[in-house]
Amino acid sequence: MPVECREKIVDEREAPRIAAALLDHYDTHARTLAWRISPQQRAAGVRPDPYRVWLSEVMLQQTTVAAVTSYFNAFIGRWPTVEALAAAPAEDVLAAWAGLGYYARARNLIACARAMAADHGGRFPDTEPGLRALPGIGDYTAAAVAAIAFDRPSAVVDANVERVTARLFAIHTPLPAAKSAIRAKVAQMLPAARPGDFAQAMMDLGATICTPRNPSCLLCPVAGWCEARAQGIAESLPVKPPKKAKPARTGTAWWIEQQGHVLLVQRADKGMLGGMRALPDDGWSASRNGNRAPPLAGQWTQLDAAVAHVFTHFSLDLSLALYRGPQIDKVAFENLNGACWWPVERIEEAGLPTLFAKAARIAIQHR
DNA sequence: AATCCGGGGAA
DNA sequence: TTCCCAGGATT
Repeated sequence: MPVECREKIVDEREAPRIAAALLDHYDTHARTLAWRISPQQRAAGVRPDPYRVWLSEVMLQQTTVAAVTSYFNAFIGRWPTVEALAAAPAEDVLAAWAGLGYYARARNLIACARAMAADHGGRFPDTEPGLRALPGIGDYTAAAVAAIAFDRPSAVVDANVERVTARLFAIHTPLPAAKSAIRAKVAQMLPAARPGDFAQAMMDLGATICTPRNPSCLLCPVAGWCEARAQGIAESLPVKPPKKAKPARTGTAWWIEQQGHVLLVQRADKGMLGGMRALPDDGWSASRNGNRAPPLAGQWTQLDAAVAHVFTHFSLDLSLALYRGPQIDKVAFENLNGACWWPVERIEEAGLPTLFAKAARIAIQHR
């Protein structure tokens, strides 16, 4: 018991020094990112645009900086304000999101922008609870926007912060059970001044130095405080639960083309690839294989080529079949649960998620 | 507390 | 291959 008391006192005294060292390092080593303002701007008192902060944070949920950057620039160029985004047709936003994944984020993005325009006069709430109540904004994003855009002293805990903090304090409790302990440590370190920069400094450290494998402890500005480094166990933390095996599923996508147009459908709002345009398929899902039953009678060419695709919780081997006739009455398929005939030469603009974009590419090669 | 939800970059 | 990423919603 005396040992625990002594450690706690040391932590409380050292926590502000850790934050100060982190901020010093951030001032000279911060990553240049499309959604960040420059150090000069920040020194001049410029605040980040909450819209840009929010948009980047939503895009960055479970998604790497490398994958997000081009999407962020495209969205900002096309919809410079939250009002512009709120006024955009949902199908345009979903198509612009195509390829980024986790499409519920795009649906929530639209709902959030419209709620903001309707209920908040186009202004973002400037508190963590106010932000937390909006669609698509959870604990992390509410804290991040509050800290970065509004200078609120909120504890921002993402996967980087979890890793950095678990190592700094040698927290052996496996995730996600360790989350509350990690949050408490972050709150302890949180500086009254520059909470947004502190959050970003922690995330930069996790992304560039305190990496999951082979961390660069020799370059770390807080290595002197790191209990995991002292024990030589940095790379083994944080402890994560074992991951489950992904079941393998098979399915078929149907390529039905007439007069240079291919039949696309709109998927149901809920579930996999929800709300997105897609090729018709045979009902494959995470829990079962497709039924291989064509959507209409006629002559089909089964391609040898298939699309191998890996989702979060299963892998899919998607085979392709091309419709060869007889001629269809195209009008009969229009207005059929979101079905439409899309010009094949403009397939890139359809906003197909990656699985179906790959399938379309192969079908076009073999048609 | 578990589960569902994409896709790609890096080692 | 395997790992993991500025997580949120639902059950």
